[in-house]
Amino acid sequence: MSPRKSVLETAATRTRILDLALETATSTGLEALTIGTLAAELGMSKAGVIGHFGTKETLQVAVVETAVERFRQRVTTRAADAAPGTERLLRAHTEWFAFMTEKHAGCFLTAAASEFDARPGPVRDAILGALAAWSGYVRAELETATASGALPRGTDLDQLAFDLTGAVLATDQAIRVHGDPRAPARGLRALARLLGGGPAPRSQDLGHPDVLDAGL
Amino acid sequence: MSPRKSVLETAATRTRILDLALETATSTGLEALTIGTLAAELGMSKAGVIGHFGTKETLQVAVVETAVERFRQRVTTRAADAAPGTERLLRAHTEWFAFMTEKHAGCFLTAAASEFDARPGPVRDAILGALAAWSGYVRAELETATASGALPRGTDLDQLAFDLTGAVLATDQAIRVHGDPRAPARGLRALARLLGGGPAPRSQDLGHPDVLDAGL
DNA sequence: CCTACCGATCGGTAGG
DNA sequence: CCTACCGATCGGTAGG
Repeated sequence: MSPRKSVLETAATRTRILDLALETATSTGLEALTIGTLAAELGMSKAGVIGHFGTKETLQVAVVETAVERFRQRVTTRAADAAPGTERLLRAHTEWFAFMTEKHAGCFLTAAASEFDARPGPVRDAILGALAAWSGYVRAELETATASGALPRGTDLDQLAFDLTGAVLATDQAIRVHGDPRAPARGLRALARLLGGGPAPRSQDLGHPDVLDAGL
Repeated sequence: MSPRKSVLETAATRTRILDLALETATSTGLEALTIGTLAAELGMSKAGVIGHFGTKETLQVAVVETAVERFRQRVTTRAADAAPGTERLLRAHTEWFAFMTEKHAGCFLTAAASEFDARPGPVRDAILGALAAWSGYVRAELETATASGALPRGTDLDQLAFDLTGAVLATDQAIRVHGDPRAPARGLRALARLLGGGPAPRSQDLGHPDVLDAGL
């Protein structure tokens, strides 16, 4: 009774559409997606593309969900076997920065948040939900680190989370806007200063990517 | 011979257009600008609007130039009477954060850089030029601070500039995306730690906006 | 600065 | 998943 092969093919087509849509949206933005362009590049008709989603807005939400799932697989999952607390946070950010660099495209969700901050609706809600989930993840690890003594008692966790975000955003901008290959090393250096406990190291021994290889 | 009043009126109309265009682009983006919407909101025809610029792209460049000029007046100029080095940098960032907060809209140029990073052309060139000018400004003040001993010898100025950018971007995101009124205080706290020389302060005494009022 | 108009493209639908 | 089509809107121009 169930047209099995057809269902599988439909799912595969949907995946093809979302892969291309995410790639396009990563470089040009989520609002710049057009059904017509997607269809042409996929060798499909517009109706064939939009039929999977109904509306462009639903497609955009699906693209955000795809990006979130990919982030989970690439970052959160790989950091799961690191020790909870500062070690896991360093590991997660190391993975994240490598992820940004791979496609030379920075973080899609970060850019999407900037693009949709003044466009209320389900797309923005999905993006903000992803940011909130990440914030919760960071907050939980920071609390673990405080409880275990890896961070000093009385540490202002809101400020620390803010500073970690700053390191991520500076890394993202350096990659996206300036194409700077040293960006991940810079970002990890900032993170190490924030999470390492010691005073800020300020010597010039930057440029060796050992710190990057460690986590990969 | 010269139609003086007409010339003045033309310039005033151009200013009206650019004011509204900058406001619109600040909230929804520089690419989302449309001649038709601008014209309708100004009570003009589309031809009347585009006649001042020729093409939409030229209008976008003019919007960027308007934003740069406004940034200069609001930030750089006001910081000019502070002592060169860390003091001037703190003052400039204090003004900048206040500027971001006034319109509850963050920094237009920061958002525009993110929007146009994958759209080569004169608009992106104008935006990157503005970022480069700011980087040069920061770099010069950091070198002054190093020479005067306000920063330790051997400080990695590239890393420090990167970290300052992180504080700015985190502040901008907190304002734009989350509407967080504590963002400027958080940003200044990060800056004080980076530029103040002392170890990172981590007590929880945040929330009093005195540090903000100082520069205003 | 206007009216009137151009071709192109947008998201989306009808019907199969 | 297709062809064929819809109304709306896009940037821009002609002519005044």
